[in-house]
Amino acid sequence: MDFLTKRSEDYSKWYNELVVKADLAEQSDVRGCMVIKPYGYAIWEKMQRTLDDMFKETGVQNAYFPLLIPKSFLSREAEHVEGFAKECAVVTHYRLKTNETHDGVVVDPAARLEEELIIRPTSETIIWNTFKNWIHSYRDLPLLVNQWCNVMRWEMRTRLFLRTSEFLWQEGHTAHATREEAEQRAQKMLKVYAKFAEEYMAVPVVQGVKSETERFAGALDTYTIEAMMQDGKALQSGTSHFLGQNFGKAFDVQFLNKENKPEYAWATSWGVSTRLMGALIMTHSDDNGLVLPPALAPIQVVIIPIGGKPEQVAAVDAAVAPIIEELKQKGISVKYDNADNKRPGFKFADYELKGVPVRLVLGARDLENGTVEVMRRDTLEKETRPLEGIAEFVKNLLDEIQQNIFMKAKTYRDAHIYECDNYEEFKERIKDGGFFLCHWDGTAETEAKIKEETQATIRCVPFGVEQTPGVDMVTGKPSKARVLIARSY
RNA sequence: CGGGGUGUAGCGCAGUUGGUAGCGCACCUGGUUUGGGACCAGGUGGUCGCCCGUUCGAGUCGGGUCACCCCGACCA
Repeated sequence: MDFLTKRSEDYSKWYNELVVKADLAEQSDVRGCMVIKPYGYAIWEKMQRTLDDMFKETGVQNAYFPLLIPKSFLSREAEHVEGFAKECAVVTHYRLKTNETHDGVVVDPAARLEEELIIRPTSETIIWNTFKNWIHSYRDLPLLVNQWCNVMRWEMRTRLFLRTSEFLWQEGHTAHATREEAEQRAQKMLKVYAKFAEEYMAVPVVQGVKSETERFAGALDTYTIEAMMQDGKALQSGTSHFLGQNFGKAFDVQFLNKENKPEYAWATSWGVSTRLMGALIMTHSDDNGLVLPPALAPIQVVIIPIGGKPEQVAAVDAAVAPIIEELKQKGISVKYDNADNKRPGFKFADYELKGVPVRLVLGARDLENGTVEVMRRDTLEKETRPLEGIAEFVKNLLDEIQQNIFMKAKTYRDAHIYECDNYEEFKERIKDGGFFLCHWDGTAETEAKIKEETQATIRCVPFGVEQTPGVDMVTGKPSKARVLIARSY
């Protein structure tokens, strides 16, 4: 077992402490909710902007829909309501009043709502209720909208970023004239997510399709990207659903086709959430703290001066000014930290904890020699370079770090993906984590048995894996394909 | 909702057979420091989760209650 999996018993605690110490987020006093701190939010903002641009390149536009959903909307699609009913927060009243002892407030029983409102757990229902008014002709299609918002799901147990009662996300909702077009859109958005995860977050993902039991409530197909965390568990990092005509029919969204015949619209929805922050942290971090991919780091380069006397710092101030300017011109975000209330050693440790990819250090020694010390966060390697041409060197180094942490994560993940055909062996090995490619007979019974006996679930039927028929490792019945099985968050 | 645990300063904790509140970190002031998480000196900060009881006296004992955390069921 390697050192990261060895830590798995304390992984949860380690993760939680890291999130707090690195200044990303903290538990709110409000049950199950999270406060995202400015540094954490800065990373999320960069994710948002990048994803938003990628969506727009595929023709998607942003919009915004209400937070509150009438209860009756939610129950229009039978499977959908069943999937979410257990975790909905409900607004029942619209007014408070002073209590009898005049030292507090109580809910005014006279202000009961005729129809309760649900705080959105997801917005399919209210959006399709609106789409009904927007869609009349095949010329109105496809309709491609996305919203950035918060949603609430009353979870029993919560963990910072990975599962909180309220979370931030984007949810894309599209309407199409044909089944094929909707299916293609669902798959296209999955590709966008996979590209974002791998190229920006440097998190390798397995793409695939969910089994029937793991599907989104109301979907015909759910596509997913699954990432492996350092303890060998899977994290569902993004999903894209082909919803068929379920919502079109439930909300009576019909359009006239070219033949002047009415048809129900075809739907997709797709989302990623602040859970991606969890994926980012749990994929790259080490014992010194966070390791951020340069593409998403709010601070890409930090410069720290050495020397306590004001004139020493002033000399460094002057020397770094042109370098800062040059780095900025190359589009690199730089922080020059010459604060006098923290010693250099503290700053070194602190910026490592926060995952800043590159650190430059300058002291009197360097000013004399025309050099600078460069440290890269991913490997913690230090080297002294000439000051001349340092901006160009840093730019290349950032690219190299981005590549390196992706390759490191991919190598780690690939080393923990196993094929397994023996259930007894599987039951033993799954305890150490990892992804298992196993034959499955396609029944929900087998799936449930595996889950009950091992806590592992079928994450997806992966794409791009060469499939040969075999026999189910549990029942011995024929199997068409290998599926990805893992314990998950 | 089951099983376990914890509530004492902003955070982390100690508090003996019941005797009136303490340590570390952080914070403030002054000084010396500054190439890997500085040191010295001084200082600010608490109706011990809440209620009731036992007692001359409760952080400590008893009963109740609330909150939070961990392990399950649920889940992006």
